[in-house]
Amino acid sequence: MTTIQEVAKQAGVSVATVSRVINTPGIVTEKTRHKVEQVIQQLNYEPSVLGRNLRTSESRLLLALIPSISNPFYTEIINGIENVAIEQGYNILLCATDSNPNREDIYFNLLKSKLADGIISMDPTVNKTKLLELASRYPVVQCSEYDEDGSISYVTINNELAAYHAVRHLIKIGHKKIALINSHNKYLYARERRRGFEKAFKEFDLPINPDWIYNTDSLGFEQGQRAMRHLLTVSERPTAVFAVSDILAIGALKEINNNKLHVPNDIALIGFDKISFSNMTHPTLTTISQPGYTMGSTAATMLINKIKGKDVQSVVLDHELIIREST
Amino acid sequence: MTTIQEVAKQAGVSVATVSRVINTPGIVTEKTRHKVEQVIQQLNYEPSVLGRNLRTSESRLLLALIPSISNPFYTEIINGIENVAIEQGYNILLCATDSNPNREDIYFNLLKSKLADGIISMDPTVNKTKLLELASRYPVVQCSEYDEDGSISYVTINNELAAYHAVRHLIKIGHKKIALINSHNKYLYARERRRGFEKAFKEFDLPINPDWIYNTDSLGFEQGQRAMRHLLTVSERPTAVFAVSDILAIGALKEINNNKLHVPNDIALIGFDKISFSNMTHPTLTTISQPGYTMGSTAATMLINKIKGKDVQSVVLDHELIIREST
DNA sequence: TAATGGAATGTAAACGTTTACCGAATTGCA
DNA sequence: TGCAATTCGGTAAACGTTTACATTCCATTA
Repeated sequence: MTTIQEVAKQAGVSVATVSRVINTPGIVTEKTRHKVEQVIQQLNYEPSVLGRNLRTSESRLLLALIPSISNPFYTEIINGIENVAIEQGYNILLCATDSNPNREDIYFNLLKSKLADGIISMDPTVNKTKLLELASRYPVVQCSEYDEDGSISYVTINNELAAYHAVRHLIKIGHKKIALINSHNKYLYARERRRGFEKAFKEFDLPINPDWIYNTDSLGFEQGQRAMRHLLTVSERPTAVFAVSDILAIGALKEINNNKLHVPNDIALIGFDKISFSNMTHPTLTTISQPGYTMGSTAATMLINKIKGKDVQSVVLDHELIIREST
Repeated sequence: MTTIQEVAKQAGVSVATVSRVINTPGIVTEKTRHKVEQVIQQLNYEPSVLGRNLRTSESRLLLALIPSISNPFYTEIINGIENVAIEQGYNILLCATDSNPNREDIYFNLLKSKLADGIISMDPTVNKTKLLELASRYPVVQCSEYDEDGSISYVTINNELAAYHAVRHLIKIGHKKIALINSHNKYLYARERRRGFEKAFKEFDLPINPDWIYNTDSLGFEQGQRAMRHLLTVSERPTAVFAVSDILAIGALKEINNNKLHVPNDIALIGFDKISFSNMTHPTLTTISQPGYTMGSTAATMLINKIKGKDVQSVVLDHELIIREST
């Protein structure tokens, strides 16, 4: 490792001058700058990020907290975050908690110990108390899932409205018996989407059969299958299903196929998230598209502003109904 | 931020003692240790990773280089890496290059500037020259894709044998006209899998029709569709298809379905990687399972050993043929 | 020519640790 | 009780930067 001292010595100037050449353009004489730059080239010197970080007490590292790396919903968001981050000279540390509180602690500690400058939480299973505590002392923004009491800024979509649009679409194409495969009600988005579901029923004066509402404890493929298996047994079988995630919907689709029923003729199906696989199924899946890339880039911009001490406003972005073959 | 000085002052000891309490268990008297620990609790002090890193000149950060975060093949590998890393007190920085050389440079620089201790490259599109140069000065291991001339240690599977097993399976269930949807021949694994494909044909004395071999330039769903669209037009239509990735296979499946053909009755289909979605299609996909988790954990162990200056051996792991509904 | 002022550069402290080295305190033993 | 041996703890340097402050240099002006 070449250090700034060696460069300084070699160039016959002080370390301060070398540092200035690197960090403060225009403050150093053309002639000296030239010499210094030449030596830097020659020794191919790179400033030690470690030293710099210690001195400036920032790490230029952003934490992105997701529940699991295998959930494709987050890939677009991450892309958005990453692009903004890199553009602004930050790197991102992708942290999958796998709903393990220990993992969460490890990542929170990175922030506390200044190894990271800020955190974007996208994990619905996050410990809200800890997150609030953290947010009171460090830069934190929430993306997608957020906290109702609103002290942490967030970027999200209007889940209630999105669910309402999904169900309204089903009603408009003639369905009256519509099931909801929801996740656990402890999640805010689950409660909001349920409200949207109910709102659409109310608006069209349709009765809701409680049998049509199924809650799963997670968003996996198997949970979708299980939910659908149940829904196929209820006395008044639904003719359409709204699942709050594409993976759940794909699970449901598999189960419908297994029972020799046809989508959309026997049962129409609509998902949520527009993950890339929703376009690869047969039939392709109608779904609600969240603006993943924009959510990510917005969240990253917000976080960086927060780090720089600016005030930031929470943002609610628009969703979009993507009508495909399954409805 | 509480610093080690404040703790020392509060506890009435020197900073050295505090540091020892934290880092060298058993070297400090029960009594002083107690007092120090108490103060640490009280001020809830956490050592600054920045300071420590500067002093020890290590960052305990590992880079995992993947082509794209949206490729589910890597999720299991990442899990394996992450678990080993955390267990050994390292964190991992997940780096998606998106085949952008600039990104690559940024990540390589993290290593050069000591912000990361080592790198696991899983990106087939990586610049081989740069990687070799990097590996000569820093800890690097390759996972899944590797360099033939062998100066960088790697963990991988036997691609030729795996492809051979896939094709042999198709031959054994009666197929003679088998197509190969391969990626670009510039990738080592593509050449190896092709060799395995040919080996099976040779062993069973079957002729290969060049029309049955289709090369794509990337591993996407659309490429799979396009490949299949082509294969359905060739004069001697194949009755089975071996695709070198599940996503390609899922694309092919979609195209077969679109043409009202049936899998496996009209065309049998086999993929590669056993991504989670290969189990969600209708029909479920026969595929070759790479031991992703083990590959990841092995690679991480190798890298950490390398960082610690130990010698490491390259590893070739076993694959497995997963027979499901598509064959 | 000498004084003045502003620009360019240098000096040294600081960031928060770890650790080699050394001195102080404690223990065990005669 | 006194001494050696051992253990424990303190002092201070080092890691590689950035930056406030001090100094030097040079050009300008009287």
